[in-house]
Amino acid sequence: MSHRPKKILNIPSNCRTCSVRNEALCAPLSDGEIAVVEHFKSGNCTLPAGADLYSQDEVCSDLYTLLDGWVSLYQILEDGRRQILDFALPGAFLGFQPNLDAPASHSAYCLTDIAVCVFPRENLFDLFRAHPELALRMAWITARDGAMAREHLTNVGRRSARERVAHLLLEPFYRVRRKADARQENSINLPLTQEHIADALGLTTVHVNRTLRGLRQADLLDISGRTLTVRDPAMLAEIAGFDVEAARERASA
Amino acid sequence: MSHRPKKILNIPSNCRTCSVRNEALCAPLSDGEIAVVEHFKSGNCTLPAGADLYSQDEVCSDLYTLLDGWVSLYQILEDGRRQILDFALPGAFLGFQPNLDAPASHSAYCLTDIAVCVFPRENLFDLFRAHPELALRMAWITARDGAMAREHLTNVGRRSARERVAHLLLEPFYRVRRKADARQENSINLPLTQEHIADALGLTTVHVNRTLRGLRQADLLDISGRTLTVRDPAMLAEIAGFDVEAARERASA
DNA sequence: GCCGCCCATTGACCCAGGTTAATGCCCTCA
DNA sequence: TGAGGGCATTAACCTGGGTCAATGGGCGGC
Repeated sequence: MSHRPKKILNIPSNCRTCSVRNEALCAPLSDGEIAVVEHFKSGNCTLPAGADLYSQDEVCSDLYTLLDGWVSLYQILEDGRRQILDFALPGAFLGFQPNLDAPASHSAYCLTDIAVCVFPRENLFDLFRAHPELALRMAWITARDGAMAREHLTNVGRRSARERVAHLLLEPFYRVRRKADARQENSINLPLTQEHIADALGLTTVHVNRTLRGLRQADLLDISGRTLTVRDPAMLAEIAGFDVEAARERASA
Repeated sequence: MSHRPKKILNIPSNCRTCSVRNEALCAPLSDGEIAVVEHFKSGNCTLPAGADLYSQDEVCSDLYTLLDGWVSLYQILEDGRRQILDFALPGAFLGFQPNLDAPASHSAYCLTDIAVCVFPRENLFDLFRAHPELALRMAWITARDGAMAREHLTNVGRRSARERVAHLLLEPFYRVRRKADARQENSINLPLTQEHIADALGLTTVHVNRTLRGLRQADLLDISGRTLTVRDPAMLAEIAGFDVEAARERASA
């Protein structure tokens, strides 16, 4: 189902100059303290688009900080129905769950080629015990991700297809815009197929297509190739019930 | 909208003999260490059914451990549509979010009369820093709650009404059965209206009613008054795609 | 013992979104 | 340059669940 060339590449990785230094788990550590993490980590690693970083029902031996690329987190039901839970962007911490010895509750799929920073599962809790700032940061990250999941639940449970699509697309739009220097660009690269959008929203691809057509014809947005262009952010936010301020807040620190 | 008689009652509260001593935030603390928490907490407090413990968009000054009763966590859209995110049972830790100074992302409603143990928001992070076990426990709890939210997302996004209802009802069924001594009982007290069920599942009350009728006529379960009787747990779990083992796992400390 | 409210229940009808199936584009690979 | 696979797009039709509206039961308040 998915190749897993999990080579530890030891890409030149200096934690102090890491591209996600200030948004990942280690953000609260000073340049001095970060040596601890640098010692703890196993190394860096890359995976090609289409691979699974880890899979549901499989005990995974590692945890990851996403350094580059997009990952989708999803659950599969016995009969193959799929629900995408979230899209992870660089800085995300992946694989943490209450019982690290238990099989994963979801899978992680590489939407693009990715690079991750790998932590061994073993002794993670010891690391946290020794460095309360990390445990606290872990709680913070986990709480943020939980809030996102609840936001998605509300989106899927209580909004119409048009509202859902608008909401879903605004999320990465603001997330990547805030990083990119190109703050004024109204286009972002969006490595999602309509099937991904459908599976994240509890819709079918056919209906996502119809809905996108509607939004395009209303001059609200456009998706062509892998590019999302948002033509009317304000109106879309209105439709979606999307809180731009809250999104900004979530992104901070 | 909701009365809030938040009297600190100082109900005789001895942390060592607390009814949720072993499942709440303080579970990892020894009887000796727990004095710290006993000193930190503001006191206990009760609220009547129908009150809001805290509300969306309001900065809340306290955090809570639910000692007794049922609470529903929900979000409201501008036009009044409601999504219930989770039902909290005794032992739950309520009100924690990434930024404690920000307004709450959801509301908490008392389905029954409740009792809570109250913590001041102030200095919570200092407490965690001083007691890494607590921060770790907080991360654990938050991760568990996040996993539940994702489970619900999959339920609402990808299952039919019948499957959703079965799934939703099995959850508290196993949660309260595992506490109650009455392990063999196939009935539990369920303080939910059909409207609550509908709002948790992204359905309407009318359709929940139809669906419950179907399940009753198939001799799978029965709800009468505030009592849920599960007649065929195995078949229901099959329908719902409900993993009894995973639920047991989640419940464990 | 009566009033009113909240909730459950049901029927009749409707529609948002699902299903099926066909077409076509673009890209990769041989 | 042609074959094939993945994805987008559309049309035609169907259905699960929504909407509207009416009925009734249980229960607390007076």
